[in-house]
Amino acid sequence: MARITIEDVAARAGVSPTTVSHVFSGRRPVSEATRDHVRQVAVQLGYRANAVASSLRTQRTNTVMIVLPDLTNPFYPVFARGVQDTLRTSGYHTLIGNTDSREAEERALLEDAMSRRVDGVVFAGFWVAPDDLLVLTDAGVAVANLGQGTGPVDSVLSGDIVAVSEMTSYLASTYGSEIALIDGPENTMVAQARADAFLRAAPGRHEMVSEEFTREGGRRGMRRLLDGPYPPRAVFCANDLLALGALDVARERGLDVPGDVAVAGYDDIEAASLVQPSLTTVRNRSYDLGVASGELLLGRMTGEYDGDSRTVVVQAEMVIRESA
Amino acid sequence: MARITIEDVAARAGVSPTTVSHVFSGRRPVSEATRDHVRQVAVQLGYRANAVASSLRTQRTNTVMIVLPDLTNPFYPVFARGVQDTLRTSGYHTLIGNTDSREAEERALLEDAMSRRVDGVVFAGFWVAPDDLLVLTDAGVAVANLGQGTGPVDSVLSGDIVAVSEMTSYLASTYGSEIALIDGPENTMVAQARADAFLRAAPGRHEMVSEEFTREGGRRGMRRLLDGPYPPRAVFCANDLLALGALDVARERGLDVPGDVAVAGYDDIEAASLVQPSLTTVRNRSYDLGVASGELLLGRMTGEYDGDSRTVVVQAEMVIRESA
DNA sequence: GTGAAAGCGCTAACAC
DNA sequence: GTGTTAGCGCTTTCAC
Repeated sequence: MARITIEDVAARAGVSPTTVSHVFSGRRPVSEATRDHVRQVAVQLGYRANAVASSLRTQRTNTVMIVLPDLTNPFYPVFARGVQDTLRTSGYHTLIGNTDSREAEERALLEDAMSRRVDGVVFAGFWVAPDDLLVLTDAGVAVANLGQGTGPVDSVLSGDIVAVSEMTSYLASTYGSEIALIDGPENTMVAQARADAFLRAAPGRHEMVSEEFTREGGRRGMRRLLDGPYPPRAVFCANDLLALGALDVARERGLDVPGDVAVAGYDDIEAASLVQPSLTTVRNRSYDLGVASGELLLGRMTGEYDGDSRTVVVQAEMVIRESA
Repeated sequence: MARITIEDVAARAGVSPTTVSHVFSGRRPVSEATRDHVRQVAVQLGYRANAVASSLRTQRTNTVMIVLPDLTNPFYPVFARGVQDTLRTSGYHTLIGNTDSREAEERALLEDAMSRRVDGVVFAGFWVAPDDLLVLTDAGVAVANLGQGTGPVDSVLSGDIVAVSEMTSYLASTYGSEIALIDGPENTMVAQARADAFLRAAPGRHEMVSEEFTREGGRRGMRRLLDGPYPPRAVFCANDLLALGALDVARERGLDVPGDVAVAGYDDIEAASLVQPSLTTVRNRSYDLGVASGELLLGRMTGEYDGDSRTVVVQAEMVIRESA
């Protein structure tokens, strides 16, 4: 199990380690003869460059970390693939960490990212503010933040504010003012932003409940609303999983959707078009958001761009289906 | 941006680098006084251990790679979380690589895994045979293979053969012998295994088509079957995405499911219970499969287990819903 | 076109 | 309980 090193290859090929290194890196010309010979010897010996040693020396790991709430929420795998697909071709690998929407986990993962000396971080968190990501950029780590607004680090936005306003106005004009919001976890930046946009588009008094961004959370939220003093005519859910849960409850109580109560979601995950009634929602271009994040990172990591923080908006848009 | 090293901390704290190292690793007693002092200095200086250097020295990266076809297929994120959740607590991080069901990508990722000196690999591939994973174990890398049968490396099985037989028998007894199979990509191990089990449970002549494991693949497959010389009374799809595609085509042609044609899937992804009609399928305990893979790896990586290859079966079971 | 030597930042003998 | 030293396997000056 003694691993073959560059020295072994060099010795066997009758050249210096330097030359072997250059044969593989291509960072300096090597005569065709020696190049072929070295390659051959390397294969023969089963040599595989030790990326760890290389990283220690070059200070680059060719690794990016994606920090996200939960890989199991269908929005994120698609987003992650967007990131991976744009980085893969440049030789980057991706570490994926789940925070389960907890602040401590978000911070722990950022620590890990620093410690592991990743070249970049795509951050999709709920708690850590963009300002806190500056420790990364200060350490020379490229950062792309999936967030709600422009900030001190490169940001990718889905234009929540606009999209939420649009949907809210649509619901209000179609179903009247008795619209409620099932929002994400209290005090998180996303939830805050969506609530603000909601209230701005539908001024007045509205029932609002906060739940985890899960189907189960949607069930709880919907029950709270229906059992509350002001059962709503329409419910806007801050993501599709919440909306699926809301539909579960409507079904279980024999309520017609949208006849008795209308339901709208956010994200347009695949299930949105599959569920019965199909879900009116806001299409979040998750893959493209991932691609944009990857591109932002790539620009920084290659050194191609080195200026102020940039912002890319991949605008989300309404999709009217049956549920509202 | 000059990174703080262990030497900086040692100098500032008036101790040796060794002591600093031991304060953090805990691998040798350090007096409480110095321990606290060192910790304090480290925080003050913003020291973060360089995991790359540590890995080079210890020959452990605390990293595991998960090789899977496509993170976007809902089966895999859940599986991946099973793996991640069982490894995270032991300090492991996970690299996730997509192969897009291509052999070349599978092999490339295995090369990367070797080169990056990951401690373990969870392999969910279609092409690379278990025997080819021995290069990893030979190099001291722990391996868990999500496969169809017992092999030379640790395996996690979902009991396809049994589950497919069961479902096939059910379809045959309910809808007669005109059952067809929409299978996965030709020549892949999964597809082969499922086809074998299918034919064994329903002897005779059956239409079988091979498609990519996607919803679009399901559409193509269903069209081929319906437009073929022997339109089937029931269609068994080798995964749920294929089945969703098959339902799309049935709907688009105005066929009643299961009245005109019955459809069954495999995996029981979330969408299976959401789609209309809800999908009869085989429930693959994806999360538990992930957990089992993680545990297998952990046993090897901690050195707790060092014997012959083991096999864990997380048996899949039928779920009868509306579509068949 | 090629080589010698230093060093990236840790940890683990080995010493005391 | 603590320190000295060597070395993990690369890449990169600097030299020829």
